[in-house]
Amino acid sequence: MGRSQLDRTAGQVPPDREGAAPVAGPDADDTGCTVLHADMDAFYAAVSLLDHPELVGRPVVVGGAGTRGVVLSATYEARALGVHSAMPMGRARRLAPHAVVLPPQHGRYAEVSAGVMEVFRSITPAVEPLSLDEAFLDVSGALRRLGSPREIAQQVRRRVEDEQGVTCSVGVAPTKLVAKLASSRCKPDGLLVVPADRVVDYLHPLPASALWGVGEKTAEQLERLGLRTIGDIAHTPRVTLVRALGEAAGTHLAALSWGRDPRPVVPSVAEKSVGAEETFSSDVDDETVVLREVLRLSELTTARLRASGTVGRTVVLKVRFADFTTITRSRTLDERTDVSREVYAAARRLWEGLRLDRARIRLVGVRVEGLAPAGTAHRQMRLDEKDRGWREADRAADRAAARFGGGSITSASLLRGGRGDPGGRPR
DNA sequence: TCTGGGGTCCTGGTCCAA
DNA sequence: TCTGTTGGACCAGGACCC
Repeated sequence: MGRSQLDRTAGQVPPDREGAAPVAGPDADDTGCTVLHADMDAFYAAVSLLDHPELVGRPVVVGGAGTRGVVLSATYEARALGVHSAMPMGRARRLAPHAVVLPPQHGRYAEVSAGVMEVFRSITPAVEPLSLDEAFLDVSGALRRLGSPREIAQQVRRRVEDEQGVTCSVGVAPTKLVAKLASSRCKPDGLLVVPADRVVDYLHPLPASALWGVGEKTAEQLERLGLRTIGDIAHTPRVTLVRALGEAAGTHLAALSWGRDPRPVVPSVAEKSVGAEETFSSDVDDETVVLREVLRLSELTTARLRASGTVGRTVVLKVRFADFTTITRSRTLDERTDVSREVYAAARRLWEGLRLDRARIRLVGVRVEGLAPAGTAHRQMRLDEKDRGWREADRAADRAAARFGGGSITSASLLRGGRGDPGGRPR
């Protein structure tokens, strides 16, 4: 998508994508619209094309190559054929048999994302990343230096494309919710300003599912109440919404439906949990295989805890059975930890507590919650302290991984019957 | 059709102590 | 001593997001 489209859509709603009368035009008043939501267009696919320029213009799908993968991202040429993210790969292949399938390159995405976030931060320090490919920017402190919100949004788009080679769409509005909706409705490669005094006009014709927090289940609930648009929600008593959806969601939606969204742009949000999970390439009923995976995931999770300088207190084991039912079991430890053997021991006890008899397991996961900075979590040394060796072993593994690459040191039990184990080790 | 992986937040139940 | 209430911590599950 080139610069011509950037100019075409700048500051206006593309008429073919907006059913209602446009509430924003080229001369839309952007006074007070200091929240920008920048969303990269088909980010993972776009990054993959940077390394495969010969595929530009062709349908390309990024996703797992295994039998159980889903679509991570697809170019707009593939989307035109009905492919979308989170779709099972098998279905995507049927819809777009001639599409090129590329494996995910997570390291590359992180690299380009870091470059994009740098561009954002050079414009304003108030950048709140939501994921690798989108962020909120509060530009209220940059107006004098860089111009109006719309001019700043144009600079953001131009610089991201020039410096990182990928395009983004930017929503400009007085609040986060509206800015996010605006960016999603001017994709791809667009810019949309929703003036402060037109927010309600803009919101009310949109479907209820456009609201942040309304997914499939909530939309069904609302549908049962006859509520299909944001305007319908706005004209429903709050108590009715609370009765149907619960206190938090009901109150939240009632406010959002009138454009009330006081959440500020927060530059950094501390992580609350860290975890890893893995779907087996085929269902597993061998406890040894499951526990070997639980150990690997415990090591992966604690390595990430140590890398971020945090420790956690609650260990959560997640198990998904062959029929897709999913259960979790958790245990809060006496003290926070980042030691792989402690997390594994807790996860293993949770597994044993399930008392499963050759159940067919599709997925296992290990997560650690209740995080705190490692420095602030005081650790009580016990007389029977046995983990010192494990802690030092973890540190040594971290150093080896940093020097020789991840996985250079791992538990012996992960090597036994490891990669060559038929049906054993997950993908 | 057949459902990944990494997260956050909310709700409701249970237990325990004040 | 017993009973009822309340609130916090913990636990499990569900919905949602990208």
